[in-house]
Amino acid sequence: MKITLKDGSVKEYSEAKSVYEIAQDISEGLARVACAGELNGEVVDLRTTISEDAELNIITASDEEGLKVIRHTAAHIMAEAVQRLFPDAKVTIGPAIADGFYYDFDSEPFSREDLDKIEAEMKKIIKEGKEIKRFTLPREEAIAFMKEKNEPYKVELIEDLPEGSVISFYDQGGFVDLCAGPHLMSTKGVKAYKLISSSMAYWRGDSDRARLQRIYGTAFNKKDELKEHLEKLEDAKRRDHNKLGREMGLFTTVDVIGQGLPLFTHKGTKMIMKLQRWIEDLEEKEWGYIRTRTPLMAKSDLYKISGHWDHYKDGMFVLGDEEVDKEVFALRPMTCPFQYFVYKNEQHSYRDLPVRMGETSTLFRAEETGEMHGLTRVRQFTISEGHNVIRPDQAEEELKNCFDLAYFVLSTLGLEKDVTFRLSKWDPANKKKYLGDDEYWDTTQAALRDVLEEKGVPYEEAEGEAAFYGPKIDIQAKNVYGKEDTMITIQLDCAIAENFDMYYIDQNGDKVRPYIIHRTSLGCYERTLAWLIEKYAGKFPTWLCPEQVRVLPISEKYEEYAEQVRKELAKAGVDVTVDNRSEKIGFKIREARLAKLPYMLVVGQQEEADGTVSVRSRFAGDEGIKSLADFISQIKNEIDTKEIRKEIVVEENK
RNA sequence: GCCGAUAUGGCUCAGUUGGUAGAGCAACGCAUUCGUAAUGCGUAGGUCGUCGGUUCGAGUCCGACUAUCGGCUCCA
Repeated sequence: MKITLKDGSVKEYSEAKSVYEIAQDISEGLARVACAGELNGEVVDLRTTISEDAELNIITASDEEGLKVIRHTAAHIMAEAVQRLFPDAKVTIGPAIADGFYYDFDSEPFSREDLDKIEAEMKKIIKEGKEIKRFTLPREEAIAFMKEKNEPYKVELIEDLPEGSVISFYDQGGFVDLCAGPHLMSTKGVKAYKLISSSMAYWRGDSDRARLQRIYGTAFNKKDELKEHLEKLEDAKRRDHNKLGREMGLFTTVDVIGQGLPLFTHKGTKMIMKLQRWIEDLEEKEWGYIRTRTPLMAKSDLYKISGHWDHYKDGMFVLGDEEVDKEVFALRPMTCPFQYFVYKNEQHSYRDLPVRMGETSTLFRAEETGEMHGLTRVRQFTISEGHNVIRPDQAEEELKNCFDLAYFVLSTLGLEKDVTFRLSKWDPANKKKYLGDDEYWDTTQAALRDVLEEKGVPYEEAEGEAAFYGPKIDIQAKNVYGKEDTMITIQLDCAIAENFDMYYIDQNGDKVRPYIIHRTSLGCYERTLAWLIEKYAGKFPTWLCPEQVRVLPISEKYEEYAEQVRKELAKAGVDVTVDNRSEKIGFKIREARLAKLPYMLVVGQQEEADGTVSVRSRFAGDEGIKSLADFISQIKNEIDTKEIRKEIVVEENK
């Protein structure tokens, strides 16, 4: 018989072989290389015997699919362990996910001690080396089977499958789970695993339905891969902006001030100030933006026009009570209508467009108590907001401008490789949520797609992610734990001008509705700062550092010279301090290193005599003795060009 | 909003079966005046997140609230 493999190669055998034997053969006998097989496009057990010509796709442990199989098998083993230890626990679902797997149980909450016990029980099950066998039942029998086992969630899952379908199960020596597969042949195939955490989740993600206990775990092909992954998680914890940002003294929170309301210290403020000044100048001087400054609150009437009062009142901080007070205000959750009224303040000719309005805009959103997180999800934040009012014929070019500006900002910060692009579309199945008709959405979405295509960036399209008034290009980034947030958004809106009666005068003297682009260049400052902390693990590019240089006199005798150096640098616009405590130089260097400062200038007798500084940097270690003038021009250049100097790796004494 | 965990001096943490709080670092003082990742000695600092309860007595037990963390849900 002839076996055609996925890569097109053909193997010939004179006698019947199992999938597993063939896998061993093509992989030169590497045990456990095969996780599952697809025979003529159907998932099969590795024991399946092949006796005639067939197409075979072997899923191996080293590829992504194989890793999923290992993790999914680990999830089943965990489920068995949980039911051995907690017989009342009901199983629900347990898929493989990006970095591991989870399984949801209807059960009492699990403690860390419980997880350790479950992990130990898993070890036993793996040691027992139980065979995992696939079998199928017709739908009705499958339902009866799970009813018999008293697993109501499984029954519900099967009932949701269409009439007449055949349901597959996997049996690992007594423990049977509803599952599409594939799985490993034996429980002993899972060799490197770890239970990470437990938390709550809702049955089918619906908060009105049963509360389940989810256990997260991970599994890898090899032990050292697991070890590497766990070390990565530890490293992620060290970079976590919420921890590192507080440790470095960039921000803090105070219980009596409230959740989601971070306080920035002088260091955090300095960083945000630098970003803000840069963006404002950039937009105004190089990209043709005018600046606005509009109120942080408005009467409820404004939000009634914009539609927010009806749709998003729960998300706003409302000041006053409509039943009692004559005037009711709300803190603004967005800037759009405010800038629209700036536009409407004067009449515009078609020649004036685009009118690009930028504002460093503070917004307030009444996020629910459990939703706040560090600097990435807060109730008050400041965004590099802007609305560009354009003629319809300018849409394509202006969208590209917005994209280019955002991309320039990202690449200046060194973040352009860490993002993914998303075309956020409406949900045609839920048209009530949106303004406009099919044609409107087809046209606007196509316009954004053209921009992404022309810019040549990889992107994915996501339905149901659009704003109610139009589609968006979202630039997404992941935090150290892999959770994704929108950093930058560019939205095309051809609908809202109508609601606010915005117009311009065209060649014929007629009033015409403009289009509006809602956009941000850097996103919101809090979130961007969080991202920078995690990206650079606190070792920011020099221009962004709140303290760029620290002068370290060898002893108090050289304080005067140190002060002179400080003044010269400060005059050149460098953020510089002097450490004139009566400590030894080694101690001062250690502290400056731990504070992640880019530059230290050691000054003593020799430097004072020659008018020089001994430069030590995060980037190159000891950079040697330089004249003060040389160092100033070097660092000024680095700051002005926003250079991101490469770090050297130095062992840090902890 | 929901589930779970946590909350001790500026920071990191210890505090046995309830008997009125300890350490290291930091701060401050004194000495030292030092050449590239921790100089020595000393001093001060907390009523244990907040409020209430149980008890002769609570950091330690119970309850409520607040905040932080991990998730869920949500994210105009």
